[in-house]
Formats: sequence, structure tokens, C-alpha cells
Amino acid sequence: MDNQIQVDENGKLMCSIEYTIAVIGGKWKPVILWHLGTDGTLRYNKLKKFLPGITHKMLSQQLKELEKDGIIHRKQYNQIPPKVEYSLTEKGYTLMPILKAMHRWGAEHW
Amino acid sequence: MDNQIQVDENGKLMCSIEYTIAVIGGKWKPVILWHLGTDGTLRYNKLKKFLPGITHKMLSQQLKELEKDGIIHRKQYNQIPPKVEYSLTEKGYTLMPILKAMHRWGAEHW
DNA sequence: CTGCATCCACTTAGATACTG
DNA sequence: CAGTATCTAAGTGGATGCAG
Repeated sequence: MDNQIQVDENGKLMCSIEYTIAVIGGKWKPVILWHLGTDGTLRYNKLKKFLPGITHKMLSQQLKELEKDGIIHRKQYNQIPPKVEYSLTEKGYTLMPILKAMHRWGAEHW
Repeated sequence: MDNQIQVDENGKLMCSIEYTIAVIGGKWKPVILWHLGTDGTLRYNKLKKFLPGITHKMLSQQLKELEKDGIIHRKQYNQIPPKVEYSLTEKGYTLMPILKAMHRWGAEHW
């Protein structure tokens, strides 16, 4: 087994797969990233339309976390009405193989 | 975008990536599957040692769900003391590329 | 050794209302 | 349009004890 022992911000032991889960895990993040990855750049509301059932609060929250982890980029236009665009960072794009694999597996094993 | 519209058991819309998340998502499942995938067959307690911090309750629960979804196989030996072995099913092994990718990404982007 | 049931603290997410 | 704050209901996981 080659998974190295790692430690999270609380000093708890983790293996590297747990780090990945911490970054892209949860109900919404994979789907958010999937859409940003396939569509390129999306405004807040456009993105929201791709996520049936997500609440306003959840979307902001998830986006903020993804931004903090360096996965997505947030570009704000200072205008009225406001306009904000989200896109994947370079680091974010490195996740696409995983997301593609997940998407494909889901389609095949439904 | 080629993600088809799908429906879950409650009639809610899902895209296929959400199904994958539903099956392998959460804090523990990817790590459980990772260990079963790399080590082959593991007894309950041996598996538990690989998951620092997991409680008894959580492990049973996660294993039961994975079994229900056809991802892992449970082999029980009727003896005292009990002995139960877990391993990946064929369907479970099809998840390994995803898990490998997650493991690798985590190691590279820590 | 493996698994289940109960209880309870804690976390999480939804609804709603408000801001620039 | 994009985001924040608060309140609260529901979900989740940990501790513990019991069983085969």
C-alpha cells in the first residue's frame, strides 16, 4: 500500500484520498465543478440553473469553499446590477479526469 | 453537455455524477473501498484498523450500504468467534480507476 | 468478533428576510 | 444580480450497552 500518512489542519491523520474528498466531496461540489468544467465560465445565476434544488445559501457557501481551496476563480464586475463569473482554475482543471470518470461510471452503472 | 437527465428513487432529477456521489460519497466510503481494492479481502476488525477515527457504528453502517449497492461482498463464516470478510464485487472493482485518480490527485495537490 | 439499538449532542441545510 | 444573516427543523454521528 502506497498511501502516505498525512495530517489535516487539526492534526488528525489522513490518507491522501481523504484530502480529495475534503475538497470535492459533498452533494454539490462535484456537480458544480462538472458544469464549470464542461461549460467554461458561468455567471452565478446561470450556474444555479444547472443545480436543481440547490438553495441560494448552499451555492454561495460551496462556491466560497471551492474558491478558498483554489479550485475555482471568482471574477467580479463592479457594476449595477452586479455580475460575477466563476470558472475553474488550473488546479481545478486537474480534477476533471476524476469528474469525468465519476460521470461515466454513473451513467454506466445506474 | 452530455450528462443525461436521470431520476432518483424519490423522483428527483439527478445527473449521473450525482448517482456516483450517492454510492461512493461521504467521509468514509472512498477510503473503505480504497483499502478493500488494494488489499483484496479484509476482516471487519482489520479493515477498522485502516480507518483511524471511525466508530463501530459508522463502519457497520457504511459497509451495509455498500453491500446493498452491490459494491462490496460480505462473506460470513458461521463460527464462534464470528468471522466476516469483506471484498469488492466486480462492480466495486470498476470504481478503482476513480479511487486511484482521487488518491493520486490528493497526493499531488496536498 | 461482529453487529444492532438507543439516546443525545452536534452539525447541517432549508426558509425567509434583508443589503448593496 | 449576487450575497449575507438568522432562525429552526432535520439529519448525522458518537457513546454506550446488549446479543449471538
